[in-house]
Amino acid sequence: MSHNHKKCIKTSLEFAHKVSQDKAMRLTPQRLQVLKILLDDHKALGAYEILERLRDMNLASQTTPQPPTVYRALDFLLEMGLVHKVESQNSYYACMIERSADGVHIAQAFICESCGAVEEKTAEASVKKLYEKAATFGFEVNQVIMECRGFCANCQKQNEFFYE
Amino acid sequence: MSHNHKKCIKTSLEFAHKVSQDKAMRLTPQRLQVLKILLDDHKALGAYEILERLRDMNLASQTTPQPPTVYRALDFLLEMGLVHKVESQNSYYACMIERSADGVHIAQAFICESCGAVEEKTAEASVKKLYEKAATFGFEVNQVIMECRGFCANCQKQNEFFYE
DNA sequence: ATTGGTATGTTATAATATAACAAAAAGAGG
DNA sequence: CCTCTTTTTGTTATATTATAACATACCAAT
Repeated sequence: MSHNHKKCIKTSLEFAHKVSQDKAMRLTPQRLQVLKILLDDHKALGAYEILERLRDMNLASQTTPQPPTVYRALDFLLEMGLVHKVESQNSYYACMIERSADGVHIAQAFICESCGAVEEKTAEASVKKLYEKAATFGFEVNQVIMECRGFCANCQKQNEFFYE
Repeated sequence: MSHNHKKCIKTSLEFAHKVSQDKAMRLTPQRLQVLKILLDDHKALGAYEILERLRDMNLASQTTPQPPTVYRALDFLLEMGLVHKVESQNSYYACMIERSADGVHIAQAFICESCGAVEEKTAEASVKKLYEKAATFGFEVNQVIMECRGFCANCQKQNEFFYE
């Protein structure tokens, strides 16, 4: 899965700035810092992993970031649709789907249990089905969570010897 | 959603006994107790809620159940496919889908954010699609999580006055 | 400048889950 | 029945994830 990662980060950041302007919400330095940490690779990180990196980045500062700092930034980024949570492992990753500025989409995450990489897809067709199914018993949908755990192509290759 | 709840519990318990015999796994009194707590209503309960109820049920006993007791029972019941976890709220509910003795199916949970009720459906068609999608980029699926959060028909009715 | 909302810093603690090890109980084989 | 092995349970402590509560600082619009 080779892609131009620098460009992909740049695009995401530009999008993030645009969305926050459109929505009149403030993408403050701290929030931006957390987003950048998550953009650094296509992996989901736990809140305390993010905290560690945040601390590493702010050694010069007078203050040491604390858990609420991370959770607040994550709340903001989740709200903006810039980050998604992997509910099945309490971790967070930057949204990489190209999307319009209204922003929030339903993510379908494919999480590699070996390397932690997250491949993200949109799930429009499946979500439509789900809404239809919900309607049959009068259920009003607020949020859809779709996660798929397994092994990415890369890790399968690396572990071929297990099956030889 | 009226149904014969006693019968539904009875069926589930019979099924549980059968499955554990088929798989040569032990549905011990403790595990059964946890299953019964979850069968008591069609709600997802947190591990510590289960613990409380377990304690209430065992006041006479010399020992007071501790968290590992609950988590061990849950691990067993999850493994057997008798219980599912709601990943988006760290809670657990008894599987109510009629199923063959090979047991494990992919659950699609519709969770009411007002009353906590869980409506469970099978998700075969969606899961098939998901596998196909995964195959397109060489992803090997181990586990699928599909959760739908919102309001059940009943709670919508009760809250109609909000919208008047 | 004052004020009202938003964001941050800080401390403490709640809620969820597991590690580690000892003791007891249950099945397997003689 | 007895012994060995495996599985289950009891117990204590602690790890991990997340939030409450309150004080302070910042920012933007009058």
